[in-house]
Amino acid sequence: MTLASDRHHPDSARAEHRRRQVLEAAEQCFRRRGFHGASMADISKAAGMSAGHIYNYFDNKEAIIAAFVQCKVERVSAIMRDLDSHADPLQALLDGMDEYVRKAVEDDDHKIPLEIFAEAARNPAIHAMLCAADAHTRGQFQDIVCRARERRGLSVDRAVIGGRVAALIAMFEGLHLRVLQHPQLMQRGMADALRTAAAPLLLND
Amino acid sequence: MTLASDRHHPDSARAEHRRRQVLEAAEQCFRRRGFHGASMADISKAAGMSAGHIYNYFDNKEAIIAAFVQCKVERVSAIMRDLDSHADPLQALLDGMDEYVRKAVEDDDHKIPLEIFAEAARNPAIHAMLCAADAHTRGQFQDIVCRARERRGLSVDRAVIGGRVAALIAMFEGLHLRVLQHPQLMQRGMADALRTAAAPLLLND
Amino acid sequence: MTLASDRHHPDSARAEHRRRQVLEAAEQCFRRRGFHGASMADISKAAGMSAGHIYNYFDNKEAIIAAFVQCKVERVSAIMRDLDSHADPLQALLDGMDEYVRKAVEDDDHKIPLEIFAEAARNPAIHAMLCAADAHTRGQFQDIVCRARERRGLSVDRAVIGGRVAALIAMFEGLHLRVLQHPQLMQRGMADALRTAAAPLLLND
Amino acid sequence: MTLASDRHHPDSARAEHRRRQVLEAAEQCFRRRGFHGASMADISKAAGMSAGHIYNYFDNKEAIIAAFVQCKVERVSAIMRDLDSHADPLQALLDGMDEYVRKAVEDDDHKIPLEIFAEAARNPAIHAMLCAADAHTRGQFQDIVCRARERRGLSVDRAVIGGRVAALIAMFEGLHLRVLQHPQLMQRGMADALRTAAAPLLLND
DNA sequence: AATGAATGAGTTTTCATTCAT
DNA sequence: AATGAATGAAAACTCATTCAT
Repeated sequence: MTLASDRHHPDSARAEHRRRQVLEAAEQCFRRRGFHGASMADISKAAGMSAGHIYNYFDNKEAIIAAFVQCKVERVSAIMRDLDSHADPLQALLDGMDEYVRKAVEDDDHKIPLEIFAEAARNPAIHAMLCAADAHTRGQFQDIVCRARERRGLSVDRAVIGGRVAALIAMFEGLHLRVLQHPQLMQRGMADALRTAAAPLLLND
Repeated sequence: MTLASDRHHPDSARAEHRRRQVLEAAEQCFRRRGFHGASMADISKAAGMSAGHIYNYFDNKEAIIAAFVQCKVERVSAIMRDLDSHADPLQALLDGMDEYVRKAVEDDDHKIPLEIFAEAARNPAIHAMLCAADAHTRGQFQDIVCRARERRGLSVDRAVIGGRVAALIAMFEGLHLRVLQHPQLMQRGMADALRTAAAPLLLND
Repeated sequence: MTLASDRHHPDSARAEHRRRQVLEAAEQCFRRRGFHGASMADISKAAGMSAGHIYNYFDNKEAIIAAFVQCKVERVSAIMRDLDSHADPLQALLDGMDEYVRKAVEDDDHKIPLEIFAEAARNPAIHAMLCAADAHTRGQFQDIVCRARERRGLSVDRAVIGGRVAALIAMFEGLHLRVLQHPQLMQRGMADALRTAAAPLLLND
Repeated sequence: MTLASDRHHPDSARAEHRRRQVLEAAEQCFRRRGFHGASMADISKAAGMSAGHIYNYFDNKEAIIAAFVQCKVERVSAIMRDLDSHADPLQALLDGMDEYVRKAVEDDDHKIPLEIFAEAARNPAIHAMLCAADAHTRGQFQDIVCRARERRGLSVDRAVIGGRVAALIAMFEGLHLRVLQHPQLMQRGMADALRTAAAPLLLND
């Protein structure tokens, strides 16, 4: 809501639907051409709506990018909530490694995060969003890990666990870069290795 | 006439210097605005030469980006050669973790890799360069690890080591993304965690 | 709303009018400066619309040139249809010589064909258009001449008539070059001479 | 000489040789790309001399074009002198028709005249040169025809003969346009037709 | 005599954005 | 709510011309 242009449209359901339409169209274009390569004309065509009309829902192209990024970063929290729902999150994480790698490899979506990271590197607004989302996700992750370790009688020094969580996230996010640069990457070997690296981070005392 | 001796290096000496000038100017601009945000006018101003003149050294902007990326990816190989020069590369890697994290955090350069990755996601020429460089680096890294493990009497199954090397690189490259999103990242905790994760990848049988 | 009835011709009516506007503006500029000397800025100024907007109607400058040339070559067919409407086309042609010369001399348009010919010499797309139009016109002309000769009981060997038609066209087209280089050209003497040359081509057996 | 830049170079033989070098290089480039399409860089490369140096021999590109055109138009006079050397120029002209057509068809040079005509249509300096040359050539031609007709006892009214000469030139020059637009033009049929048209112009009373 | 580095004005083209309807 | 015509500022790139050497 705070990101919405409410110039002419209050939060009617119709307006919200239109905004989603634009963001979905934008996603296609961004995937194909990147944030800078996608033109408003491209997006409007994909959204089935005139270019001018988009400006009734978003102040400008930057606002579309911001809303799009916001949308994307919010999804990561869902992964954390899902992880939290397991009886033994640490084991679930290790067991889910194959599945995680498979998804990363098959997914064409790995380009979108790269685009977002690059944009964040020069656009302060996007950078702030990313940092806030990251802080939140990291907090969730750390809480999950701490609670699970407590249940196992392991130490829960916040500084130590904070570092380990950061390393785990680096590994997971780095996987996007691997898929990009290493197309023949073997899923099985990679998943095994990630488990080998993750296990001590989660389970060592 | 005073330059008579240099007259015989018409392409190599002065031109090469000019090309470097352009690439250094480009680096500043790319860091500030990204590949697409940086205009030829920006670059020419930073390079202290007219925009038109740059075209005497590079066919087009794309060629500047390509030369720039090439330059950057070549540096990674140097790191591998450095690593190879140690008596015990595995230990050196683990010991050097603090230094590596410190550099990554202090360096403003982490933006450049992000830009390169995003570009590679859309630009096939850049993608090819990145993949080639990655294959080479990975090969070097794997060779170093295998030889060091042999000396220690550890197993050297190529598939296993290949996966572990990939995981290590993911972790290292993921660090760029951490620094971006997690500005208060604590170097000490991160370095410890990376060591914790890397050690079994390098030393487990 | 007031234009509700026109709403249904979004491409055809207004757009077609705009295209014509551009082509007419282009004609002025082309006459003054030639295809290459006329800039898009010139054309846009003459057309009373921004340069950028022209690209909503034409893909690029080349497309403007192509459309312009197409427009010009189509007019020649009209001359043939007119000739065909006469009871005795051969006599009409000979009688019309004075009028033809007068038009060529008075017209400022003789520059346009020259520009087109020069362009066709380098631009394969334009060359193809010109050749196609020429083949068509020649065919029309030859048919007219053959039918008229048959009615007069003259021979109609296609090879012979084909050559004569080509020679007639050379003479007519060459007149553009005469007007250019020979400003004091006397219409009367020229028309008489053309008749003297054309008569045997049309009427000899 | 009047067209030469004598900024630094008097009429030394060396300078004249350099000028010719440039003009020959220019011819290649003009044939390939036209006057506007040929860049000074192209010409300098073809001439085997630096771009800057050309400016020691010609004031600017326009001067090169002017000198080049001058060179070309002067050659036409040579054809007239050749024609004049025949015992019976009128017959020689009719007999030479096949050869003339063959040359026009085979020659790649027909593009150069088109370029010159188009240039003359918008460049007053070139236009003046062309007109002057044309007046001269026409005068020569007319004199030749008149003398030959006198020898045959035919009338020599200047107005009549002037028109006929103009028509003949139109036909000959129009042939360049035919070759351009009518690639399958049959040499034999065309030559016969040209003779049929030319004969009465030369020989009728 | 000769080079080629260097410039700056000019070219075509793209695109976010606005606005009358 | 919706269109798409229209703009103007910028982009990448070219090229004739100059000038120090």
